[in-house]
Amino acid sequence: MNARENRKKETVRRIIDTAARIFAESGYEGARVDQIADRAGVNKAMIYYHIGNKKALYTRVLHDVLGATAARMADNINGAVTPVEKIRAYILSIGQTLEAHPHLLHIMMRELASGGSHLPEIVAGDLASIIGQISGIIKQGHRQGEFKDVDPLVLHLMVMGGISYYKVSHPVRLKYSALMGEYANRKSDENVFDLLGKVEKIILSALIGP
Amino acid sequence: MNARENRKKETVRRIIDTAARIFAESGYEGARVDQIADRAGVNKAMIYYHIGNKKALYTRVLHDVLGATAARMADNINGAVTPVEKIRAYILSIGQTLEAHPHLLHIMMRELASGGSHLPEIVAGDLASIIGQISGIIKQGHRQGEFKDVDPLVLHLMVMGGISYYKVSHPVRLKYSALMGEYANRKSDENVFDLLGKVEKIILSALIGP
Amino acid sequence: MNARENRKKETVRRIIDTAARIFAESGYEGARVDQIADRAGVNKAMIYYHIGNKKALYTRVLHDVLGATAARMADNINGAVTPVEKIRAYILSIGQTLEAHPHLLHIMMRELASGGSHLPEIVAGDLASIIGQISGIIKQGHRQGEFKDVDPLVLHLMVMGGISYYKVSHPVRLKYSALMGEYANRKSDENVFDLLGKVEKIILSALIGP
Amino acid sequence: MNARENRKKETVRRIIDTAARIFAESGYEGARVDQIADRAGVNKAMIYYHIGNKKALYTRVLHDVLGATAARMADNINGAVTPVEKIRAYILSIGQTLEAHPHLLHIMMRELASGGSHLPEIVAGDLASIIGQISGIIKQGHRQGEFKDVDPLVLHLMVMGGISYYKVSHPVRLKYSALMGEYANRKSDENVFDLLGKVEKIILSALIGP
DNA sequence: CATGAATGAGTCTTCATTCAT
DNA sequence: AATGAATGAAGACTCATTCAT
Repeated sequence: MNARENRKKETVRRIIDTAARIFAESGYEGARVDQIADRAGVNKAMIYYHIGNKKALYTRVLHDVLGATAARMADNINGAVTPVEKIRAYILSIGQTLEAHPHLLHIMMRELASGGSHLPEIVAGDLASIIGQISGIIKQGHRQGEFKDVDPLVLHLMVMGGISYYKVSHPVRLKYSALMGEYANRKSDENVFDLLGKVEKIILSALIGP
Repeated sequence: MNARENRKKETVRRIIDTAARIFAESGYEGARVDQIADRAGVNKAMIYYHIGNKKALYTRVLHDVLGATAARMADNINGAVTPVEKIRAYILSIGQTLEAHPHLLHIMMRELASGGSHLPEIVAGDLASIIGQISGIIKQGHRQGEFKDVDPLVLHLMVMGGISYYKVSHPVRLKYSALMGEYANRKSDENVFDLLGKVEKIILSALIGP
Repeated sequence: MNARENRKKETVRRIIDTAARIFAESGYEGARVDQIADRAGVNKAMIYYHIGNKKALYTRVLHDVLGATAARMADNINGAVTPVEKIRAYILSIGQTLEAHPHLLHIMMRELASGGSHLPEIVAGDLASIIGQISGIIKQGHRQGEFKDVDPLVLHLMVMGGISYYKVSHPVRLKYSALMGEYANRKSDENVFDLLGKVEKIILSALIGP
Repeated sequence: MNARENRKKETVRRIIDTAARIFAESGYEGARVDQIADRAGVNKAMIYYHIGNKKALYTRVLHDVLGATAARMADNINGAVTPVEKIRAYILSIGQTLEAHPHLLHIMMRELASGGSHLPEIVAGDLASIIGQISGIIKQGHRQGEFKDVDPLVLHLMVMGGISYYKVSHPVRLKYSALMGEYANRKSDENVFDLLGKVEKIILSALIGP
């Protein structure tokens, strides 16, 4: 019946997942289509048959996750009532994505570092939607007298950049643990939500203070 | 004699500078030796003659640019007295460094994204020293009853990550300005100290609040 | 039963016809099995099931299209009486054949260009018979004092080559009509018999002149 | 000094010559860049270094010859005085090209057969220039009362098509010499100018007759 | 020191063909 | 008979690196 459909979905899933890992490890230019096919255990031509080409594969990897993130974030935020709850929902949504898709961070960092040279437009749209949402929360909170007037883009990029740098710096800190002392390995490195709690605290302090 | 040596130094300098720019733009894998030679205005074989190979060129670029960076940071921070002034000095020195070495950000971001595989140990030491200093500032402020108890590593990485993401996202935001709306191009993109002011405000609010 | 056989025949017919068109357009190497299947509206595997492989498909196309061609030519020519009438019949029958099998020209031209490597012997026999006939006409006309002594092979190949080049050059002339000026598109391109009239005039002038 | 230049010219010459032969044998699609490089005895990358890509190589092969032909034809024709002499110069120019570049014919035949799908515009310009020249001769001859009113395009294509088919059919006629009888192998097959003489005779008869 | 030609090992992509259902 | 997924062997093109002058 749909044994064929299942086989197809399974193949595509394996391709996308493997691609995410390899794009994260090596970047767009460094990733080899051959290697993705090998590690995914599929014939290289299948990537072209099912997805199209390397660029389309990259787009698919990013958009699958970021599109879903933007949508889920909208849901979470709409489910919350007060501005503070909405901020928590925003940070939670980011946390959920990072937990489920640990490779995304690396890919996005490289993407930013190269000036978005491989960033597909549809993914830029996903990012814009996320920025729009945090901006909406802050503006509303400000109108209601609960939040200070904080630049939403700076705040969002501090959240994303902070989390990214924290997670991504972990192997570096471990490698040089002699130099890093108490900062080499910590609870927040294992448990994302511990990290998110700290970020949330900083953010809310910055938004709410006198 | 000296003229010849000067010519050599000049050639090497042009190679390194151009390589820094191109590695920042395109990453290690994306950079083309041909392109570096062309833009540096030297024959490609000269790169191999003077430096060795692509990897050696990359190492050289990193080392040159990161070696000069760390020292300056400690100086500025130690010149301040109160905890709040020290926080300001800390943020200011980050800004100065980024102003002086605009390509550092991109290269460091990629390095982190790839797990710091190429990062020399000296530079790891510089990073540890910076973290130690911000940590000292916060702990002192906390003891003096001026600061809340905030995780210094998280805070530092939010500052670095936020600034990095902000600066580095600028071309992406510009490229997709239709999607980004009011966030495409802003005052803080031209003037680093405007950005630093916003970051400082967020950080101090988070540290000082009730 | 018969319905199933009909369906099969219909499928095979569609494959052959489409293949003829595409081989004519693109040549053997340029033709894509995928494209043939798509345009024929059949599944690609059906081509392999019914026919075998790409080479067998090509052979089948050639054989089908050339088998029917030769016979008709002899008939028409033998129905005429005087040498001049026979020349006219000869040229007319070439025209009729080209009208009926528009793809023949392209396939034959390529075959000739590649040294006739795929040309089946039967077809070579057909070609020889045609040359024999035009030769007979000219020799007879010469004996009767009506025609000059002209090399029949050269004349025949000028007729065939002229008509082929003319018809086949039409799309090229159209494509570059800016360069071709008045020669891009003309009456003889739409109406084969207009072209045949001009050829006939040239041929008869050459045969009859003083 | 210009040992390097010589080496370069020699390499390029070998590439172009080999490419001409292989494009003639196998057509544009059938030709393999690897094979061209191998048979030319150069590294494959040299083709891309010196010429650009497969298409540029094809263009170069055709335009080198046809551009020179159009130019030489103009010279030859200008050197002749009467219309009849100009026709002879036109046919002679074609003969010279075919003698010097025996592969051109096959390439052009395939090109026409595929509707000019790979024909570079600059080469179409060369062809247009040739047609313009024969057209000029006939029109002038007609004005001077020496020539009949013959369609120049038909005439030119009969000349080119006739010569092409004649030369190109030679291997086919040889292969089936049993069927072809006296037409299998003849003096005009060895000596182009014998063939040209016959063509010229037919053409002039057609132009001059009553 | 400097140059431009040369090299060989990839890299992405395509395509004829086969397999499982 | 029919379909869509799968395969492996090329094919065009690139790029870090080296050589000859």
